[in-house]
Amino acid sequence: MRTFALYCRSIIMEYHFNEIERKWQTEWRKRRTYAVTEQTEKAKFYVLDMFPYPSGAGLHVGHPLGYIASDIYARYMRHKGFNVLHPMGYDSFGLPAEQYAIQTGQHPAVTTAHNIARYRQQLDQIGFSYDWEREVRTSDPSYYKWTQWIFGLIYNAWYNQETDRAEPIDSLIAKFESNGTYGVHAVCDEDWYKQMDAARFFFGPNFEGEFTATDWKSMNEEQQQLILMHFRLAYLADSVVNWCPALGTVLANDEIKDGVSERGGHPVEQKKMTQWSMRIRAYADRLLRGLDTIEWSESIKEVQRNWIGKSEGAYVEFAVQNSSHVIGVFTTRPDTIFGVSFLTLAPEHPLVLEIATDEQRGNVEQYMASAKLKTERDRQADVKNVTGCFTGAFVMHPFTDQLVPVWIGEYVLAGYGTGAVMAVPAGDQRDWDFAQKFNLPIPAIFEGIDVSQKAETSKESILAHSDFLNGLGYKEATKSVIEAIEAKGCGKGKINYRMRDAVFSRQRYWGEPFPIYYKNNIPYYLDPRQEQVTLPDVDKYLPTEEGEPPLARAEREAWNVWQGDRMEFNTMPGWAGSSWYFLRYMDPTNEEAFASPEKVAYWNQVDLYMGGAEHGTGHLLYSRFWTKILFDLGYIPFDEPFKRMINQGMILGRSSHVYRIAGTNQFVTAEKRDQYDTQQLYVDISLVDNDVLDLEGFKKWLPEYADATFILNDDGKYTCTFAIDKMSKRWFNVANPDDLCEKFGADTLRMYEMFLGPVEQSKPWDTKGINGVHNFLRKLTRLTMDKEGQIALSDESPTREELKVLHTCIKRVTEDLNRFSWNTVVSTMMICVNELTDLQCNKKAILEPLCILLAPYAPHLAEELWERMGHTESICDAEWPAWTAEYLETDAFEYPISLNGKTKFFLTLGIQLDQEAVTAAVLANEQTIKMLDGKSPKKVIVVPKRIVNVVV
RNA sequence: CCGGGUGUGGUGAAAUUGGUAGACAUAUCAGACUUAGGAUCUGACGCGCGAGCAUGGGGGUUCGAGUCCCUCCACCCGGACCA
Repeated sequence: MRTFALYCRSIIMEYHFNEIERKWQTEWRKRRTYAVTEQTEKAKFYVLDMFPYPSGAGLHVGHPLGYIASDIYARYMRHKGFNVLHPMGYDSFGLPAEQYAIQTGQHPAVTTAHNIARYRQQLDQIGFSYDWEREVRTSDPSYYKWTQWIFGLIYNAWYNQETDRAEPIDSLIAKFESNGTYGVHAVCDEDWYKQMDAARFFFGPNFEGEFTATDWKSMNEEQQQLILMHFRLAYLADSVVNWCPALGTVLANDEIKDGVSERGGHPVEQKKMTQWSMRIRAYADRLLRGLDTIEWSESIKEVQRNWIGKSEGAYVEFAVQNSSHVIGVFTTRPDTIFGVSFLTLAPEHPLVLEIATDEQRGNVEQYMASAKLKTERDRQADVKNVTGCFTGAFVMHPFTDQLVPVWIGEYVLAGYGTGAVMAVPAGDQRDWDFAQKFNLPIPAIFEGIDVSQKAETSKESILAHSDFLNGLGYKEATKSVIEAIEAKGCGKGKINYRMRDAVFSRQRYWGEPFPIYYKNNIPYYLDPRQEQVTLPDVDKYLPTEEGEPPLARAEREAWNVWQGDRMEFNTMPGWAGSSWYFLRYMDPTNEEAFASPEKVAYWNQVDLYMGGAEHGTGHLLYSRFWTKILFDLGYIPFDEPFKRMINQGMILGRSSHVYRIAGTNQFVTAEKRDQYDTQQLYVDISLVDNDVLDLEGFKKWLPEYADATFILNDDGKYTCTFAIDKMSKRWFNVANPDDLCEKFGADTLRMYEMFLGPVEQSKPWDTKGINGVHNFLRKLTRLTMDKEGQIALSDESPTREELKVLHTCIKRVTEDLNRFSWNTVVSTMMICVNELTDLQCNKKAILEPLCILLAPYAPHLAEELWERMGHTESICDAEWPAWTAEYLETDAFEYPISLNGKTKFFLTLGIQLDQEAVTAAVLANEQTIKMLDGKSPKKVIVVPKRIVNVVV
């Protein structure tokens, strides 16, 4: 009987997290606790997570780390009285669903819907405060209708450098109609006029991109459209693209890592194709300057700065001897122009074959062919191996009129600057290496600097042998040489950007179809507000035999819209839908606009954006770009999307190894593995506790281990070794949130993920400490209950000591949350509960505010206790408690007394004592006298309520 | 090679402006209560017998440095022939 009673009691006293969590998740949904509306009288706060791609693998414990942190912050801001927008959705177009479709024939929409359902279930059990009524999916036609519409805006816009913003294309057309190109300062393809098909125009060979209003008006529509295409911010152009044959698509620069595709690691080659691009270069400088206005980590800002790659210098032209050609180069060191001893062109430079002499042509062609054979990756790996070839041609130095030989070399990249460099061996190490290898002169151009061993690359030196630049430093020389170059008409000062325009079309099925059709090969935009092009069904998700994108397989009847000769068969890249999704959350069901202007004005910028740092040059750059366009065109009142961003670290897996003796089914413990010839095998982490293997579980795990035998260590245990890897099924080290929610509850999981350490840090997942957090929640529960498990709170007024404990906690939790220190909040609350337990405090006046502090972290338990305390409203709307400074005060402070900065003993003194009184009290103390040992103190430093330091 | 970051007990980590280094957990050990415990409670736990020494190494500024400055080392992430 007694045993049974005890058993019952322990059950009652248990913290029934499963029951509580299920109850409140249902209740919240029923009450629409997290639905949010625009309330203009209330201050808003927008907390956003990077929405996930719903992969088939589901969530592992690493994914929710950022979601939990942002959820805590969102709940905290709600308690503080803000109207908080905290939405979630899915970036549901993408490659994996398509590849699965290719393999199985399953429509990607089906796979995607299935995966989303699984994600939703996993997210729900963690208890997030998302307003699911605002969910978006990028693959939903009602969403991508507006992605298409924004594409249309960009397509129908140009960049006016006079106003430094994008404008509707109509304003450019108006300029052409009234004054032709006169007074037009647009960002457009450089030398666009050279690309024009002369046969279609009446322009002569000397056409340099200028025409009159009369010219414009005499053009037919086709000709006008062809010209406008060079000015549009979304444009169709023949460009050299990164083509991935294995994936059958082009890739953007940020989708390539080490010369292979980021997804799948397939080789990538350069190929000339007609593709849609976005003129992001027009925004290079604004994207750079905007970084100074937002609170992002320095590292991610730096990544963007490098990607944009602004460099200032000059564009200089060199005339080719006995030829009408000129070679333009970009240099950041025009001041070293008198040190030019040769020019180097990239092997792909268009003039190479034009200028090569007959004697050299054979060599040049051979060199070009060998360079072409190398992949981008080989070329990068082979940096130290200097190669090159003389073209036989010479150019004239603009100042000395000396003849300078023209070489080609792999170290010059076709895609940067003009694809040609003026080589100054004295001032650039690569040029120096090249000169050294091919016995080219290395003229000395710096005062007192020997350049026979290496180049002088610092900008500190004074110029010599440089005509009018002699005696000048880098800065003055650069200024003066640019003036001279401009006066001579052979160049100009120039700012160059490394960033390329972004290729915007993909030869894939599972993406947004373009709102574009073609007539006579001229593209025309279809406004999706009138007629939306949706994805047609296809029989297969592969490119056609002719290499056309999968959409070309769709029968004409399969398209809901068909106009002109044909539709656009490319689809948009993954970053299209994710570049503006944060705006759609503001007004997700609007059918008239991407979002109403009032709602956009109210919710405004994202105040806190949480997500991984791996999108630095992709999503985060593109969404800034689109935001600026929407701002320029007057659709939104801000030009940076994410005011503050925090990048959560990656959670790595801790995988465990066992050692099998070669050729047997016997396993040896880690301590003794050196004595045998062993093979290391991965073992499922659920079978390992604290590096000790569960032998029975191991035998049952896989059939091949059923009759395994073991050599144990001296304690009779089998010890495993471990390694830190990415979480993957391969290593059996995936920890998923479902199991943990089942075993410990969502509240414990939430708190534990925060307790692990600073969110921004990457760390291995380890469940060692999870019991500590779980016990904390149980301990807190116990404070509120009597032995029968009933809520038992006292209405007595709290003691001063209890108030001090509570208010210290309020202060620290509030301050820590304000500085996004999620991890220290957990220990602060633990300290508070430990102290209240020692005080045996069960007073409502103390526990009620504590409950609110807990609510952002452990919303289910907090809600349950709140209800048991007699509240009928959700704790989510409870006002955040304020701390009272008076309660934090004590009348005495235990001063550490130190001698020359080393703590020796402690002395408790009243806090009302001033510095002199403290000094007197300390010097009079017998321990001080003993410490001084007869020496007289030089001075005594007193920092009130901190420390006393006696200096001798 | 360049840029960003990190370096503190067996482990995860605290220490907001320079002011008692190691809070809070976890692991381990010892003990209590139990038929039992992944429960609860008590205690020990950086190194050293000690005076002392300790925040990657060395130097500096300061009454006082994990924190600021210089320099070197290690690791992680990112970029890399960008003219």
